[in-house]
Amino acid sequence: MSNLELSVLEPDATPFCPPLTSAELSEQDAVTMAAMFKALSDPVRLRLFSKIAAHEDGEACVCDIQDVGVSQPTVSHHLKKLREAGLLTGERRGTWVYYRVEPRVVAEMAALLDLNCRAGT
Amino acid sequence: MSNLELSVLEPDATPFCPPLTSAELSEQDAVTMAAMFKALSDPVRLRLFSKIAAHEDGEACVCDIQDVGVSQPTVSHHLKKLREAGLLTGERRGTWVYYRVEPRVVAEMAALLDLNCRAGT
DNA sequence: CGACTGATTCGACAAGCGTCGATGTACTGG
DNA sequence: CCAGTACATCGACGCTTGTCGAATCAGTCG
Repeated sequence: MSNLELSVLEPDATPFCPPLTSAELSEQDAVTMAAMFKALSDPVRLRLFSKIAAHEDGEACVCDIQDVGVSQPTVSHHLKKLREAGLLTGERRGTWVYYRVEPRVVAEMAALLDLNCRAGT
Repeated sequence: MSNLELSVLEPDATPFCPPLTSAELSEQDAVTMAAMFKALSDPVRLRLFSKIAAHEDGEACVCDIQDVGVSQPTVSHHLKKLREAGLLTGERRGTWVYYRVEPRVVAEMAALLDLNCRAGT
């Protein structure tokens, strides 16, 4: 699989409590974050993403999730988009390719949307 | 202002702990949620949204935030998109129009992305 | 090797989207 | 009533994106 995806974060960047209510995004951050949201901005992609996240063991092969009403090349196209946005990782095992969600990037998006930031208290 | 926006939620729908890791989205839910993500999928819109959320008192008039590198009509266009997605509300007060974020809808998106759902153990 | 299945890539096309300048609407103040 | 400011709408343009069928790549099993 491609090894030139969007490396949104350092491997072990600490999740930050994000700006939305505290400070406005920089132009660069806006570009980065917008790309992530864009990945989930299509119903078919969102369903694929959901199917993978909800699948047992947190992973699914393409054949498990390709029943979303579009052709198989289109499914592949959308999975590629999700991969490029950093939301999914794919791994080939024998005949099948298994996808799983990248929790760090998803957490990043969730954190940005956490309007009342402070979780405890 | 328009009173025919996307009514994404019942007025007092209880925020639910969402599917992503528990169950896959229905086709209809996917369409609804994708529309919200789409609203934030453009860097300019994300910056506008950020500027409003970060502004004092949680509201801002267009003149406060329109310095994002695009023309004034384009700013207006993006604000409309955000309104139609339910993420912003706009209110005219005299000469100016003030926008504020709609916390419920944003919380909905954040909840969907909360992979480990269970917040307090 | 050769046939078969799973998955990605390619090329093409229509629809959607972001952008602009020009124009229109809402409100204020002289 | 008229000039000026704030914001929205309109119409047009080019680029992006979702979709497909066809072709290609990867891996398995006779």
